[in-house]
Amino acid sequence: MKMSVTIKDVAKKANVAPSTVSRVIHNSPTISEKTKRKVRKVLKEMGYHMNENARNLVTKSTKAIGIVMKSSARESLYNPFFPEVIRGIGDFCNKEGYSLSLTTGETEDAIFEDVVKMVQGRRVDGMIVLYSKKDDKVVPYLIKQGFPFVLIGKPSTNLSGITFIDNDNVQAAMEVSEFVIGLGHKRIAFLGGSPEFEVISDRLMGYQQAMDAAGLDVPQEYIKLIPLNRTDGLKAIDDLLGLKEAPTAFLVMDLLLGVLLLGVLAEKNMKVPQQISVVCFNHSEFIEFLSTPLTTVDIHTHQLGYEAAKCVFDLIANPEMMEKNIRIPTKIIKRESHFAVGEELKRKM
Amino acid sequence: MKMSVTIKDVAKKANVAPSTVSRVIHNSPTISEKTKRKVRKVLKEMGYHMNENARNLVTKSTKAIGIVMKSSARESLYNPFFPEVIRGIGDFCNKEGYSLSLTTGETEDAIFEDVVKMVQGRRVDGMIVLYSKKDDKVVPYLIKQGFPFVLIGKPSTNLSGITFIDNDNVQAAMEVSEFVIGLGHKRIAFLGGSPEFEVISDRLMGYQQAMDAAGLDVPQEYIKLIPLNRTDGLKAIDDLLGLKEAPTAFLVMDLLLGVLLLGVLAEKNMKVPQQISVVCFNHSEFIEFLSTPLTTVDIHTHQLGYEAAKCVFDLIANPEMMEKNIRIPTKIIKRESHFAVGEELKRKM
DNA sequence: GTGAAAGCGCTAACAG
DNA sequence: CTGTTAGCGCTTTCAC
Repeated sequence: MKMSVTIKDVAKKANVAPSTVSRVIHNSPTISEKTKRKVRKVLKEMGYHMNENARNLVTKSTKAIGIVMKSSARESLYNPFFPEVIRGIGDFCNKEGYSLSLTTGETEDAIFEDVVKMVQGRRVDGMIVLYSKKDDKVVPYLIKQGFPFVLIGKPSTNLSGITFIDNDNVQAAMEVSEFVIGLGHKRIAFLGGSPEFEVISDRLMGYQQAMDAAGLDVPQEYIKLIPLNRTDGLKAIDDLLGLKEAPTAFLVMDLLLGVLLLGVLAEKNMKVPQQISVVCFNHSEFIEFLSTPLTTVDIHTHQLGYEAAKCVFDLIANPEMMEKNIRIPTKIIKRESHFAVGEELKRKM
Repeated sequence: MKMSVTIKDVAKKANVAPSTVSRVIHNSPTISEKTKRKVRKVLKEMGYHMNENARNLVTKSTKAIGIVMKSSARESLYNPFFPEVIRGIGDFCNKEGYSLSLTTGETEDAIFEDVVKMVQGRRVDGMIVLYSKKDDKVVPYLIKQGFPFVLIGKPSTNLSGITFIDNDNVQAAMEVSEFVIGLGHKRIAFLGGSPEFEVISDRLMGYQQAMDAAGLDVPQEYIKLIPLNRTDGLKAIDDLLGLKEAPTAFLVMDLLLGVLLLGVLAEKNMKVPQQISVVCFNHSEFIEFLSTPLTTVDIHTHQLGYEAAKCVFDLIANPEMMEKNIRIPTKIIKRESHFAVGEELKRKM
């Protein structure tokens, strides 16, 4: 490992004071163009590069922001949420010359320790917490410390003073329900997700509202709130398809369940969209590889991350800022996994 | 933001010198148990926490390792490689009390700048480079700097002095080919991936070797090296299925192409595994959600990351260490997407 | 055993 | 405009 060039080395070689070098580096207007040129030349010649630690120590800023992953690394392994949201955060941070620091812990306690280390150890200027969860220690801790942070998702407990970024899931579910209703469907099922996640309960609400507004009945059997795995997924799908009044359309909460559903339908020789409509939340480029052109709801994960980063920066710049809540709009990406209910089918319904 | 407690504050309150507090923190054996107890009490009372920047400045170590993502964040968005490998790295780092720092740049140049900042700015003690690519500036730079780093993948140019972790892709492809050959297949296609990636050319080699060893012919039309997208994928698949001597088995390089293939086969009413065998590289839990129980090759991504982290630590501890190359074994996960060629079919072949 | 002092590389008054 | 000085919070000789 090469020994590095310090400001002092440069100062000596350029015959100026270290502070002058520092000023040149920061392009201070109080330095003459002549000295700047001279110093810059030496800077380049010697291959100088800032020691961030030293700078951080004196400026008390780190030019880094922390990302708290909860134990969700596993959860989000399947869908592109995790890399996508980090890309969003990264995009913004990059523009600001900031770097990212990830928690590495797997257990809740380990993660909490990571966060404490980041915060108390002054390793980051702000934090972004991915996902919100009940009975979480991290968020209350950050609040207590008065440390700038932003939550992606919706705070579970109604703690005030939290800036958070999320989608309007009620609205999104309402829109997508209205869309399906507009096609003429009356029997619409809601598939997937555990109601303990705010995301799901919000979407459920939007769905119910749209159905109510359209004067459509929602039998409890149409709502399947299940964990994300093959077994439970298959059971729920079988249950739904086995109903005497089986749904003609499915609102699916997750791409994976969507894939599972398409598989089952194919096996049963039920054509999508000719016989069944499917709309799936959480768009991803992955769906292009499916043989069925699935209609999806894009939650704009990248933008979620980008805006979160932006908010943290605002908070860092102005710690007394009022908390706020930014909603990232969702968008229905219409493809052909649904059908307008034709006269013939309508008669049968 | 609360003002933080320093060693001096603690020293004052405990009536000892700052150096003593430092020694207590590091549990130096030269300090009496009595003072230790006293100081530890104050430490706890005041909620002291180390300022890592200050420590890093003097010790010249950062307790952090950097991860270079190339522009691959996008590439690996689809498959779980990225989160999985980071989990692996994180697992090890966590045990050692290290944190992770990610590059945020999107373009090659931006990423290179990130790396320079990390290295020269002394923000990390070592680096892990995910994926290897031709004409890359990062690896040569790290070598020139003598900075400890490990590559996940196989160096493209034959630069010596690189420690790298990868799978034995030749071996893996050979095994999986032998497996398929063992089932009685004679017409086996190789689908996907660009040959500029070492991964792919290695696998191709293994496949060829196995075919040769079995005395089987490999017509060039059976080998489709294509970029990972829907259009090219569909075309390749159509070409293959359109051959007068169409393959009875497919070795697919990527889960996505596997999904695409299954879709096409389903549309053509060709049953997997009854009529066509499919084996797919890069296992992921995702495949459980597919209706076809796909046989896959597990490349043990998590372990790839874990071992890479381990190697970086070794390198940091002993910078003069000889470079080495660790191969993570692969494993065929057998499910039902293949068939043993029965007498009837054999006669037709 | 413990304290005093120097200094890691940088920035930020304060002089001049 | 530029140099001098004094730290940021910590570790680490070197004394005592």
